[in-house]
Amino acid sequence: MSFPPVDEQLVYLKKGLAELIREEDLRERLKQGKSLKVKAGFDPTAPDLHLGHTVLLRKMKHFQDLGHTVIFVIGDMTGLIGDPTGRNLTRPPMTRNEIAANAETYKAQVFTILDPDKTEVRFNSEWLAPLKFEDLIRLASKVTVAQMLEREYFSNRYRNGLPISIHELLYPLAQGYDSVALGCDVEMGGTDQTFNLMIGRELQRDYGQPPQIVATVPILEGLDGVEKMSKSKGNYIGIAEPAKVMFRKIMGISDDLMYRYYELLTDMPMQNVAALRKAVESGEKDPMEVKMELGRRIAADFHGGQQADEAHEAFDREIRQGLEPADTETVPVPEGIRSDKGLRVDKLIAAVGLADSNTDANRKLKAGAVEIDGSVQRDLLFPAAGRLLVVRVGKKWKRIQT
RNA sequence: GGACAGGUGGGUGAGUGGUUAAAGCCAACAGACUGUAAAUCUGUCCCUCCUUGCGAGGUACGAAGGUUCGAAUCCUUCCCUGUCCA
Repeated sequence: MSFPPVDEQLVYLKKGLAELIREEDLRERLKQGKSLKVKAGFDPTAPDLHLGHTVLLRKMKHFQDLGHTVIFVIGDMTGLIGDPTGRNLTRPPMTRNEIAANAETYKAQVFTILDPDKTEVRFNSEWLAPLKFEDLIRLASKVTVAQMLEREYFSNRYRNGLPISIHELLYPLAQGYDSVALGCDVEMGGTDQTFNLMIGRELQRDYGQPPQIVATVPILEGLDGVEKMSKSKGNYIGIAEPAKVMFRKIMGISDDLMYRYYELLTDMPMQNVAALRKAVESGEKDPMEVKMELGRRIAADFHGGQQADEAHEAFDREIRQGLEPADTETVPVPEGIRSDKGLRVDKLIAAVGLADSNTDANRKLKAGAVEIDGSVQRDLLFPAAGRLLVVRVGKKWKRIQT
């Protein structure tokens, strides 16, 4: 297999990287003209990949484009620990069944971006599970407590009197050992992973291997524009979500954030992104149009152009014009809602999923958030009409067959 | 093992016997505004029931008991966390 010239490869790979440790090492490694082993690890904690992961996956894809091999490590063993990154609290350990189920979902989703032929999927239990206690002691002897406490998340927690369990300290070691076991040339991750990735370098040196190159990508801000995108914070767009949902979520981000998304989630060159921003600021372009284009691009990445266009149309219709979605679900009236006086609206919307509970439904009714057939419903009772009712509560719609 | 501090609603964090279903802030939800948003403003933000009312009842402040007319607030035991000592 032949590779493009080293300098060309470097330029391509460096685009959009947050940090590269060290560039010279990578150059050397590329000069050898072999297919590099590029690893990234994923915790099997979230059943869905989201756009935050795709920043990294895109970059891994770039290595593949150049002919290198990507090793996608599913941390089924480290998943038992839970990466302490970004957490103030110890994460509850997952069960093996949960991990297995999540890992399958990962495998199914990751190939929407990565090239399956150039990807190895490995589970780190493969080499971590056989380790004996003796091996663990040896491994743990390589790193000192002071080194561990250099890590911001540990030191913060330590300083603030928050608990740190011993097994959490094992996480970086285990991840680093993955690199040893696989003999990685490059390990990738988000910038928040830098510490863990550096431990891999240390360990490889200790085990007589050339230390891996560490390449980090920026952390993607979530939909709120402040915190990092994460499943647990709910500020994410999952790559398995319908085009329509993706589009709508993109439209919900702030104008400011959309340039960042253009930068990290599309292939648009940076100077074009900058030009776009300028055009909006000068009033030349409509920010909404620019944002819709972003939504269309992202939806198209995962669902194709046609679905992206449909998502665009649905947005126009449902949000801009406030019309009923084309795919509103039709449900029959549930039990116990009907009386001779009519339908109990509060119980109805709760039973049908438009409100969290009867109490919540009651509040929404009083707040004037309930609309039936286009007019605000404030009365508790609605005359049973023996026909189809179109009910809206906030942004949720249901058709109810009475 | 000992001493001390602490465990409050999705998150933070007040509250140390009585208008406390529990302040404030954040998130969330609804409404207004708007170019999608953001921002801003208003309201809501445990559950059930109905006669939908500034309604009635039931749960709730780590767990279980106890004291009291009355406890998140006091006592006991237990569980958990941190700090220091050993």
